[in-house]
Amino acid sequence: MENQDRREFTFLGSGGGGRGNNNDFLRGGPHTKLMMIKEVDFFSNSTSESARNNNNKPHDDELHDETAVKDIGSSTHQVSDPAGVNTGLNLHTPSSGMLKSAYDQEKPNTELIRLRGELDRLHDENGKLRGMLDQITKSYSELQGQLLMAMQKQAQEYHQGQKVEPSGMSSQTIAAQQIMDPRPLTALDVNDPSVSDDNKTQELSVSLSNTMEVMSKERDRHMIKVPRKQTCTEDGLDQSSQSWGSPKSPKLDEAKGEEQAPEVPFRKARVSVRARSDAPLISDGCQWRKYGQKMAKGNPCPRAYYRCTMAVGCPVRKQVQRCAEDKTILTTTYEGNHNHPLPPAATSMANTTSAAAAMLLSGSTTSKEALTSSGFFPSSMPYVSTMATLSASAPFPTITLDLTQSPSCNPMQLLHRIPSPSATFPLPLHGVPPQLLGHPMYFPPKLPAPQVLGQRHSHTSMVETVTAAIASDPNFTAALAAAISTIMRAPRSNDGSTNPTNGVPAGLPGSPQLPQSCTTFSTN
DNA sequence: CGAATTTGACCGGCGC
DNA sequence: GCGCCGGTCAAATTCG
Repeated sequence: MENQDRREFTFLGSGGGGRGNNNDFLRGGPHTKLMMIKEVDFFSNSTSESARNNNNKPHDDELHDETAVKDIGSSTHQVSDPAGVNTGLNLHTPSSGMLKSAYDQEKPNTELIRLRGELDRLHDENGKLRGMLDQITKSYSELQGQLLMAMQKQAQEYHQGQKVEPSGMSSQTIAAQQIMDPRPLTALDVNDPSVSDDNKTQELSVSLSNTMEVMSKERDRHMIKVPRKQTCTEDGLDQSSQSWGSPKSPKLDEAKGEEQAPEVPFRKARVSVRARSDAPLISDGCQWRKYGQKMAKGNPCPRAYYRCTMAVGCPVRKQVQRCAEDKTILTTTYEGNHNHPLPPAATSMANTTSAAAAMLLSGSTTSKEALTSSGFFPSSMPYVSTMATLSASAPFPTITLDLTQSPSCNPMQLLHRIPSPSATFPLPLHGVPPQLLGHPMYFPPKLPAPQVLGQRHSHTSMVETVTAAIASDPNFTAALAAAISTIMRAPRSNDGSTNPTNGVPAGLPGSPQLPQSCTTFSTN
């Protein structure tokens, strides 16, 4: 209960776990406790007795005890009553005295035998589970390989197709689908449109997370094959990887040692969320532990560093910093992919960042060239410049979702501020295109759960709104992908800015008001 | 007293 | 090579 309370408290944004991640895990909850009780029950009668008084004791204990009595009864050939309850009446039979002593002597033995049998059974079960795990791992590896091949093939085909097909909305849609569709071979089942209840939604988000990891792994493999320094973009990605995966960190070193752990490759893109908040943190449903704070250059406000502590070794980190110009604006930069299931309150933000990061990374590898070399940027560019900021001046790709322009935080107002490039443009919360219902990036927009209070509620609302917008709007994703590709492809000058005259197809609406090399989408 | 935060030190990357 | 800067670590401190 105390643990629960603490968890609840930290969920509201007051910070992460203990000094060590292992402690975080062990502090964790009923699961750990249950396992411990089970072990005690199997190996120690006396402890089992004491554990029985524990309120948290699982019902298994009583069942075991009951069956133990039954076993004893059968092994001593005593007859229990028809209901299967040993009433002790057998003690009054003519040989009751002998039987009683035999009972007393045999009780430990039979108990031991029973426990051994139970142990054997558990061993068998364990073996079966191991086998299943091996099989799943094998399938996973196979799927990864297939996915990689499929993605490469798609990119090639699309590239060829673009040389024939003129630019336009159709190509835009295709390109967007290529960028946005990570699921040719995995997680197909979870995209069933019929999946709609809350539990399924949770599973869905988890599966997306896993899918993303598959993607990231494949991308990483792909990038390994590509000669380094081939493009400035990939160079930049490598840098970002270095900068976030601290070579000093023992944990990350271990992860790297394990044949490029899945989370490492994904730590290449950042997703920033700008929102107005007086609170020091925006509640995003995750548990965070603050591990550092620094004064960043050019900003009087310190930058705080947080690490996700919801699972051991979760690679997700975030930076929180107030805007120098407007201190009511809080910029939260997420990086990495959660390696654990998320609570419902956290899935929206995680999905948003995952989707944005996936788009960044997708654009940087397979589809980038296809998109940028084919006049992909049509008249939708004005729409592009309404939602997010994409920075190429940083050594790593960063996408910023700007939620500060929606003071009322009314989802519909926010959506209405999005200029629609076409009359058929669907409102994300209402008209979800059928093809998106099965899309891995699409999550049925769930309106904010009452998990946060006051201002935080409104920010969660905004987050979910943006998530819904990103997830459900093919035009936005396509346009965003286009913008990302532009930035990625455009060569950088020495000061880190892109050259607008190079690498951007003619006729592309620029971003005249952009600072430096940013293509800007803003919410107003 | 344990958990969470603070903060100075340290490290690597990068530009000059 | 040196200094700056961003990011991380971990001992010290604070908090509940």
